[in-house]
Amino acid sequence: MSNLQIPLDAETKAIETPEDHRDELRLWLRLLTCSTLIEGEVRRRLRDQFDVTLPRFDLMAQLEKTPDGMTLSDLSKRMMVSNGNLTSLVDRLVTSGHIERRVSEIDRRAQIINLTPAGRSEFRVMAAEHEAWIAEIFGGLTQREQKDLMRLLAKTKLSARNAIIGVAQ
Amino acid sequence: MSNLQIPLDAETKAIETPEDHRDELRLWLRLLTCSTLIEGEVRRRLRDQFDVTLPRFDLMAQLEKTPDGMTLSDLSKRMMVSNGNLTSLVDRLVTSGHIERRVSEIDRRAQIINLTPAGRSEFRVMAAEHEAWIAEIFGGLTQREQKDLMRLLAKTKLSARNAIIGVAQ
DNA sequence: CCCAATTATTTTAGGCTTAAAATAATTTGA
DNA sequence: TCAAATTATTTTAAGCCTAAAATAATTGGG
Repeated sequence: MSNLQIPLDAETKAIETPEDHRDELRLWLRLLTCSTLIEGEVRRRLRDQFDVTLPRFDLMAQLEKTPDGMTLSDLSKRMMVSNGNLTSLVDRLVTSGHIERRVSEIDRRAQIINLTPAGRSEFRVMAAEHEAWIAEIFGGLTQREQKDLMRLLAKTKLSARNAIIGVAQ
Repeated sequence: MSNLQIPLDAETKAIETPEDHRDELRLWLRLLTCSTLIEGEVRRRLRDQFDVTLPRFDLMAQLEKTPDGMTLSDLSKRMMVSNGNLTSLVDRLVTSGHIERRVSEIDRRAQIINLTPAGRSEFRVMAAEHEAWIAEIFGGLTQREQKDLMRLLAKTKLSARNAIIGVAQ
C-alpha cells in the first residue's frame, strides 16, 4: 500500500469519509474571533470612558434613529434580543434618566420608548467617539478591502438567513 | 448660493466637519449582524438537538484539541472569557459528567481539566453536526468568496489587535 | 355583540458574563 | 531563608440573556 490516506474504494468514499467542512468552520471561527475582539474592546472603552454598557448604548442608538420613539416589540426585533430582556434594560435606562416611556394612546398594551433630551445629548457625545474607535479598529484595511468585506458580509448574511429560514419554515 | 452641502472655506473643513466614518460603522454593524445571526442559530440548534449551551460546547471543543487537558487559566485565555466565568461553567460540566478535574501535581493551585470518555464521545457527535450546520450557513458563498473573506477577516483581526494594543500599552 | 385568537409586555427560573476583591500556593530576590 | 510579588482560582455583586409561562389589551370572525 503506497498511500494510507486514500480510501480503497472510491465508490464508498462519500459514505466512509463524510464531506470535509473544516474550511467553513475556520471561516466561522475567524468571523467570531473578529466580532468578539472588537465587541470586547468597544465594551471596555464604553465602560472606561462613559461608564455605560454596550446593551444600553445599543438601545440608545436605536432610539436616536427614530425621533418618534418605538415600542418594546419593535426594539426587540431591531436589536435581535428577547422581549423579556428589554423590560429590565429599559427599566434601568428610565431610572438613569436616559429614556422615558409612555403608554401608547392607540394601544394600551404597548409602550412608546423615547430618548430624553439629556439622554439624546449624552448619546451623541458617545456616538461620535464610538464612530472614531470603529474607524481606528478597521484602519488597517484599505478602502477597497473595506468595500470587498462589506460585499462578502452582505452575501454571508443572506446565506445565513436562507439556512435559518430553511430550518424554521 | 448654489450648493449648501459644500463648506464655504475648504481650509476649515477638517475642523468644522469631522471626518466621516459612517462606512466603517456600517461595516462593523454588518460584521456584528452576521456574527449574532449565526451564533444565535448555532445556539438554537445545540439546545434543540443536543440540549447543550454554546459555552459548554465551546469549552469541550477546546478540551478536545488538547488530549492532555488544560488549566482553567489556559482555557480562559483560549476562550477569551474571564477566569471567574469558568469556575461555574466547569462546575456544571463536571456535575453533568462531561469533564473531570484533578489538581496539578506540579502546582497545587492549578487544576487540570479533561474530557471524560463519555464527554468526548458525546462531543464528537455534536461536533460533526455542528460542522455540517456551519457549512450549510456559509453555503451561499463560492470557494473563492470564502477564501477572500478568510483573508479579509485575517486582516481585520490584525488591524483590531493593533488598535487594541495601541490603547492598552 | 362576544369570545377565541393574537399581540404586547412582564415575570420567572436558570444560565452566562464581567470586574474586583479574596484566598491560597508558588516564585523570586535580597 | 523568608517576605514580597506573582499566579491560579474562587467568590461576590451586578447586569445581561433566554425560553416559557403568565397577564393584559386588542382584533377578528361568526
